[in-house]
Amino acid sequence: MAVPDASKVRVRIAPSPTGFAHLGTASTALYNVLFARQHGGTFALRIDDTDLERNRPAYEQVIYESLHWLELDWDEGPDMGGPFAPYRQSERVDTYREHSVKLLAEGKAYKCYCTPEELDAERKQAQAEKRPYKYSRRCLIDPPQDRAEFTVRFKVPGGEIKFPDMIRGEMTFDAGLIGDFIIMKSDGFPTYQFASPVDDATMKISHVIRGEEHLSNTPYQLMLIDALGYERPEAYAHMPLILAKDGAKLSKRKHPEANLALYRQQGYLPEALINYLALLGWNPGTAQEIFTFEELLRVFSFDRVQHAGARFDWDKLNWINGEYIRRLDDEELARRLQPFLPKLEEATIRRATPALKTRMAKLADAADLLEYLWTDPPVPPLDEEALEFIRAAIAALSDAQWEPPAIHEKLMAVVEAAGAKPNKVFMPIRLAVTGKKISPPI
RNA sequence: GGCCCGGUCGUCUAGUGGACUAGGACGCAGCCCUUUCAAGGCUGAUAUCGCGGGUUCGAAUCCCGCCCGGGCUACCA
Repeated sequence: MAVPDASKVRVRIAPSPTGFAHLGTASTALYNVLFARQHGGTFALRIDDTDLERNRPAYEQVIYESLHWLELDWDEGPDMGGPFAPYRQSERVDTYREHSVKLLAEGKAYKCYCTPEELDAERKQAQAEKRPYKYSRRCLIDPPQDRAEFTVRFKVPGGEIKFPDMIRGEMTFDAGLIGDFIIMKSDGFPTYQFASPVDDATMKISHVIRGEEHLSNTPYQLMLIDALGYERPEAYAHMPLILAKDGAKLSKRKHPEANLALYRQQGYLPEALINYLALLGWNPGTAQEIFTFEELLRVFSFDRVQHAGARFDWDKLNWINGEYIRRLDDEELARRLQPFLPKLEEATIRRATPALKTRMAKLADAADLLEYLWTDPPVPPLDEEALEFIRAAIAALSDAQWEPPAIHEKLMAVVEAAGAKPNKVFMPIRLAVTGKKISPPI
């Protein structure tokens, strides 16, 4: 898709601080950053906090932390300001009010005094009669005189709404099917459907890159932008959704893997998560699967983005993470391992690192692998033969020099004397020493 | 219910009418290497391309119908 004026590229993400930072937010942020950097544009972070009930300021902080951890940094945002500040919707309420007053004055919107119960009844009736529901326009036609509390509804002009989507091509919606919808709630706050396009327009957003769940919201927002006399964004891009293993949309309640903080806690490398996210829903058309951010910048394009939702897969993520861990040099890996091994000294970690390297899918695995260094492993069930080997090993090592080559030599002598396969001898020893079948070399 | 977006191995995907006996990756199985495991190397199994009709000499690829999944249709975002 051509970008007419590259220098004017402005994109944004607009997460809501209503819970932990969501995996989907990272994914959307990644595609926005990629697009912005490819075109020398600007990436803004906007906080959509118009839902008074569910917002928590602490969650805003969590979003910042997760995004910074992934190095998905923004150029403008609530924490750093910018030419279109403020970037928190709760601080832009005056702007929305002015815009709704304008629409009201021009007869493009009207006050609605219906109660939620009345609206509910209308909707249920339509459903019972099996006809598509649209608001009846009762308050436009015959507004009640005895009520004070109201919402503001947009008078949907209808007609055909077309817009370009960089992933799906030219989209067309019939606005005749859309009923008059609420743009200002009775608490004086805007709905998402209103705040979002007003912000996009006033912040001069050129390309709206977001999740597919917003595809059918686009005509609503475009009608509003038109009605307000603003210029429309040049294009949209609706990314395929990230699905849970069961095929449902990733939800904060049901799917722990939606929680970005989890990946950091478990020791996924941010660059590996980015890599995995890039591959979920997009592919370069070549066999390459491991990409640095710079490489992504070079090869990413929206025309190779998948149209169908993609299921999240731990196995693949673990593999990619392992690839990244193995590519780290020992020094760097040891440094990153430290927070995961609080019980061990730096020098010990450094010594263990090479053996750990090929055995970890994520950094938190290191603690399991080395647990025997600070807690005694449970006594494994061993048969008489195995115990015999262990006794022999103890005897052999009693006068050994405590260095790997010497130890190895002594143990091999035991193997030899027993006339058994190395595995027969080493496995019991491993179990006795580490309590695990998988461990660094003895 | 209406509108919209989708549907290729278990999963992520390649594929845009003939080179497809449908390719790769993860996962899985086996072998090799190895003091175990892991890593690495090699080999292998797994897809009637959602279903049914067309069009065509030829269809995963084009057309129609259906089915299934998801999204929107909220004073959530």
